[in-house]
Amino acid sequence: MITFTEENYLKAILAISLKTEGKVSTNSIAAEIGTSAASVSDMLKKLQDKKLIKYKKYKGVSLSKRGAERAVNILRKHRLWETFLVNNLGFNWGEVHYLAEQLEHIKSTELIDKLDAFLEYPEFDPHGEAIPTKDGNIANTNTTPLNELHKKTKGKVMGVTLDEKTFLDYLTKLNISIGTEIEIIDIINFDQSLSIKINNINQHISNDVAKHLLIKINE
Amino acid sequence: MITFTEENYLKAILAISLKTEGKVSTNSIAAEIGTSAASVSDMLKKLQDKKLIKYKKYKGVSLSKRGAERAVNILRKHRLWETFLVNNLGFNWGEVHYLAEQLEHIKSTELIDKLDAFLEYPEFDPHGEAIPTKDGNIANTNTTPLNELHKKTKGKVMGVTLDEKTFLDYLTKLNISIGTEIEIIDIINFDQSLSIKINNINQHISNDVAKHLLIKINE
DNA sequence: CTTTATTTTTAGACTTATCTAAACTTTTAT
DNA sequence: ATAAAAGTTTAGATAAGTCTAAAAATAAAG
Repeated sequence: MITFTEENYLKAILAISLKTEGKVSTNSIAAEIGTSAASVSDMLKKLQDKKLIKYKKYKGVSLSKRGAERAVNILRKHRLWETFLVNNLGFNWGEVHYLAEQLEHIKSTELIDKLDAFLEYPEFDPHGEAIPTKDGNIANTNTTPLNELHKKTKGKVMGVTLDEKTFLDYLTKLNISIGTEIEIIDIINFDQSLSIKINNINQHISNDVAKHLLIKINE
Repeated sequence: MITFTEENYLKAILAISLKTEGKVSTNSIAAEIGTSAASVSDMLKKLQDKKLIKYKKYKGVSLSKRGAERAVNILRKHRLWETFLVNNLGFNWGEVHYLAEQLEHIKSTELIDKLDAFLEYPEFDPHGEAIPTKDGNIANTNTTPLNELHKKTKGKVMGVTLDEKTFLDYLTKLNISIGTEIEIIDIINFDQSLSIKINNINQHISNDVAKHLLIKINE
């Protein structure tokens, strides 16, 4: 049996692996989970005993095959529940993270498979993140942050990489959501801010906002 | 903060209160939860400190106002989730108890209220049990176990009081579900078994089966 | 109305996950 | 290349929930 807490550690290690290179450090896990490095050290020993991670003292950690399977499965549950909360219960995409953190620990493959079917096998969650399939595949979205694209590029918003309510509220105000078509009109040299066109209306956003918008370039 | 475990104790105390008279005993709670009487004693002290129960050593226990509110709320969550699992995800009514035991501990009134709305404010769960409302009211079903009724009585199945898979499977085979109209044709003196008519077809069931079927008598 | 049986509580121990403080490695910088 | 800084691990404690075994209280029976 794998506990609630162990699942959270695996999830944290996966999350860090996806956004950084190489081995995952004790401190980064502590920061991700919001606990002390000492607690992380203790838990790493336990996870290694259960063969869920590969761990050498002072040298950082990576997920084992079994551990990665578990972590991806938790991610799958998280993102399916988020999809349900937004699509069916009418939550805003900024509100669902905390709830999905609870729901992702419900133990039952049958439940999550039936939820998947009920939602009609969605490929992406409300934030645009790929939902892992039952057998652990994660679709490659092939997206680029908006601030790395050139002038005149046209594309579609596929996801966001920041979950803050103020950010998501601002996007709503700008009429930006998953699927919105965007064209870059101009990039200001001074501060790298962007003039963009949405639904034929010109808008101006900071580089900091653009950084967190994932775009799929139109063919 | 009230823990997962404390919630289970409150739920157990409520469940026993509903099916027996007077104070709830330590042993009955231990049996309901599947733990030792010693553990129950320990927990009762804790619940009293939190003013969730009224407890006098050796004299049994009852829920306080606050405790009853909590317990009813857990019941509400349990039954709403069961309704969702059966109505929307396609589970059989016998399979959902274990899942609902996990889901009932998800902490969020907003979630459960939105689930309630999504389900269109159901009054009864798939087993026919009343779903407490947001403010804690439990509808009175006014039902009688089938084995306590007289010959010639006509009524409708409103619920079952046994959750065993073999029992529920047998009901399916008999074409009995919530809402089924039933007429008592005869009661056999020898073993109190019953001849009943369902959809114009005569069937014969044991007293033990009838005992677990809750009937609302037709006016 | 005592003795026996049952129920309940206490005592002491164990496990899991956490913490702080101290010790130990590794990395960085002069 | 060695001292300081940063990062990591150990040691020892704590709290929650559980257990077994023993003690205490209540209920039942003769």
